[in-house]
Amino acid sequence: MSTAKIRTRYAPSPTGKMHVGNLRTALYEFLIAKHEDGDFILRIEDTDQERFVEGAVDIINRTLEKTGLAYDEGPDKDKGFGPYVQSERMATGMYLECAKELVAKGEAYYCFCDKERLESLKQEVAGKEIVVYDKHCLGLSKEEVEEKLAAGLPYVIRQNVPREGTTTFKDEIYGEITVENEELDDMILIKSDGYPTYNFANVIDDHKMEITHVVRGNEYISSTPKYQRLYDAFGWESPKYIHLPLITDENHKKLSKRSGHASFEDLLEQGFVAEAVVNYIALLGWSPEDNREIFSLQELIDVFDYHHISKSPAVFDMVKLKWMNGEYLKAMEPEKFYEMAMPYIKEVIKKPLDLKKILDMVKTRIEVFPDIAPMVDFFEELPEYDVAMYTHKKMKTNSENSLTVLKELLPILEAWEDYSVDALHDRIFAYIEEKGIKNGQALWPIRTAVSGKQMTPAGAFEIMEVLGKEESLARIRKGIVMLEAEAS
RNA sequence: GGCUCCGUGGUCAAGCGGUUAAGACAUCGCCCUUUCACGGCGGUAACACGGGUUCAAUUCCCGUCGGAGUCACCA
Repeated sequence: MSTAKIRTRYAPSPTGKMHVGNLRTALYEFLIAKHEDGDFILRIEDTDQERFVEGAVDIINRTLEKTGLAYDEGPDKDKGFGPYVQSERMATGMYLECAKELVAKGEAYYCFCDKERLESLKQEVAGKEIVVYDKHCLGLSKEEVEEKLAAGLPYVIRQNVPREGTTTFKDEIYGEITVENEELDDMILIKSDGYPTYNFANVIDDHKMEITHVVRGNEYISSTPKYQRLYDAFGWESPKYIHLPLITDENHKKLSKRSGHASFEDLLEQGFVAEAVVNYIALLGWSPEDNREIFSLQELIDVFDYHHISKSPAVFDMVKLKWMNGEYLKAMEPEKFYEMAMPYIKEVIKKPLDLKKILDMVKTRIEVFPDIAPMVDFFEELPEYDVAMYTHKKMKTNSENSLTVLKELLPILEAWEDYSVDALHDRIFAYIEEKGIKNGQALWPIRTAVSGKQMTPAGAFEIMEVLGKEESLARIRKGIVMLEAEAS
């Protein structure tokens, strides 16, 4: 038993985007399996035809691929446990067969109640509508059931939970959880359209696919006793349950697609890199033994121990994600960075400037790619700026001495041909020394004139090198004009 | 509302009966720097509350309060 290979599964329903909560579940399932050299399986739970969204399966596949969560078995990788899509499994009649087995055992029963009757069972508690089925059809005799079935009446099959006693299951994180059977509703196993509900298919498939560790969000904890009863009814050994603490928004509410919380692909669009997102969510609900925070996927596999998963919910913090993304950007190979950042810089810079040089300036200063544009737009065109920017207390500059410096430097720079950083540095520092002024008194006005910005991703020389002689001089002249206008 | 779970700084999160209660993000300050950033250094900031148990509770038990999840022919 202890030597049995771990098998986990990611079982999403293709109903739209994949938010970070779903992704984190997939990640942990992957890590739990891979840490012990087990198998990670993808199973598509498309039993709800109404909510099925075209293209959602593609999103799942793309996301798994971009994050590196490669599955060992899945719809296109049958290792003998297929099919891996529930609608295809349903076609084999297996779910109905299993349900009938339970009916025969008295653990389930046919129910013919219509919508109206169910509606009448509704009650409102604390502003919420809740329905508890009253076992009405459990009282039907075998003959009555046969009769209705023969008449072709629509039916569902419900689980039969006794009103007495308790049900207990053990979760690897939360420990033993016991509930009164009275609290358990007779949930529907087979829907009137013949499809199994998630609740049923899930148990059947996990068993048939020999899943050893069922990993899922903590919102399933309250229905797990019902699943446990199903395993018991079939006489199957239940898997280990690992319920994961919820990931919440800043208001401590569960993340959901419906309220439009960021999906993985949304985050990529916002300029995050996949590795950073994976790294960040790995740390939401789990922590390593040491204080390390930056992990590659392989490193996570190596150190991930699910016993360190925490019980309390975690707030998804965009600010920290951004910080982490920045760390990934700083550490990124230059070539890869150029490739990924290029589209963002091209949005604001159309002139034939040395974009790579500009990207180098920006690489260690941004957290997400969209930070680039506002930082470098001045290269494209000198922005309108206030002369007051020439006045800087700490640099000991004001419009008067700035004007002097710029006017003195202009002819020097006009005569200067080499606009490389080093050459510019040497020439201008020679001027500074000659005049006996502070570095900042010359450099501040130049940087201001040449960028028109309070803050820039690099110093005056770097900016001038990229801009080139002509444009640099034009900007300095413009500065002189502005300062002269100010003086008069 | 019933049931279930959770409760260490603003956030993530160590801790698992005896600690000056780590670390990270954020925030604040200082240093460095031609600005900003980066980097370095430092500061502010937490065991929800009340009872037990114990020589000793953040740690164990109970209760209170607070928060969340769930109560579909959705997953």
